[in-house]
Amino acid sequence: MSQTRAKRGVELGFLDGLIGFRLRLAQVSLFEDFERALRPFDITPTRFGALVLIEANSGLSQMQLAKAIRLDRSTLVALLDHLEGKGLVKRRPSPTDKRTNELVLTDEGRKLLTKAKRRVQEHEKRLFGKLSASDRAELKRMLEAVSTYKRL
Amino acid sequence: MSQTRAKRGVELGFLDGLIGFRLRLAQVSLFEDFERALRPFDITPTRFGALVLIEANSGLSQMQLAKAIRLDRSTLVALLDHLEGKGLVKRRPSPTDKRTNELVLTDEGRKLLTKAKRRVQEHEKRLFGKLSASDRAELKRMLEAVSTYKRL
DNA sequence: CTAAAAACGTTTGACGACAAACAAAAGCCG
DNA sequence: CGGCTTTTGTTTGTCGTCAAACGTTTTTAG
Repeated sequence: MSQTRAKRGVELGFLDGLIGFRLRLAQVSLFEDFERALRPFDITPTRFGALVLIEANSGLSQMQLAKAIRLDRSTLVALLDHLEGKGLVKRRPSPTDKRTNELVLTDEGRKLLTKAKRRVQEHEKRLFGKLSASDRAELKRMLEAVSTYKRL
Repeated sequence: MSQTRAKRGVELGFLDGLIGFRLRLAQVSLFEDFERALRPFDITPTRFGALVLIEANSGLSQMQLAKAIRLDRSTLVALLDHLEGKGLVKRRPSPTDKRTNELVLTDEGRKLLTKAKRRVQEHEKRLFGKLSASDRAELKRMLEAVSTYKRL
């Protein structure tokens, strides 16, 4: 019995019925593929999200960005330091509120993001291409429902 | 325009079409709720996964466990140190292969796991309860497809 | 049978994430 | 106004994770 484990594989037991477990496995695969696809750009999923959000909401504050990608604001500090260090993003002190920075993409940031988007598009196709268009829509809808569940 | 951002919310831009982004958000919510529900037991999703797998495959090795939950074997060392320190798991040197340990649950581990399972069941219901049974089956199926995608 | 290669568990180092504490600025309200 | 509270960005500490290097043991090849 025990010696056949290698052949038969490990039993999932209680985990087998849990969607949460499958969700985690899916995300591990997703991250793996994303990382490999975007390695030349030194872009992780989180960094990519930040860049896209800054592009789509030029001038937004760090808090607004943090909330939108569900990241702690303290985490964002190092992330922006990195992107700013690579010349992709700029922190511009807000003229109206001296506490906040306005985040904007540099020209170089925009240029890199354009290329990165193509890679991400391919990446999504690799991971979800097997699913039909309606399946993908369903999946997206359900994931949204999960992340907007009400606490009690 | 910019001053209405707080009201209208942040635009997702390119992120809006990405399933990967939704997947990440869903997992943030999932982890949040799981953590809150299992806090009294000091059990995280990963630890829970390890306990369940050891229960369902008593005597398996660290490598087998690491692969099954897709965790680096080095990560597992500290995790098992923790569980062993709390008296939930035991590392037993394999009699047939002196390189490996056989992982087994202690009586206390089994007892705690029984209680934890109930909490996790409730947690899953909270997160996925809104979805119909067939929706949940679909979701699970699709997530499996994603995590078993072939690297080209 | 023996030398080379691979597997296993561990240690160490790097990195990304959260949480708590802080100073500065803005908002609130008597 | 003028003081208290809240918000914002940052620093520091902790934790979970991966990757690389290492010693021990097993497996494989010649």
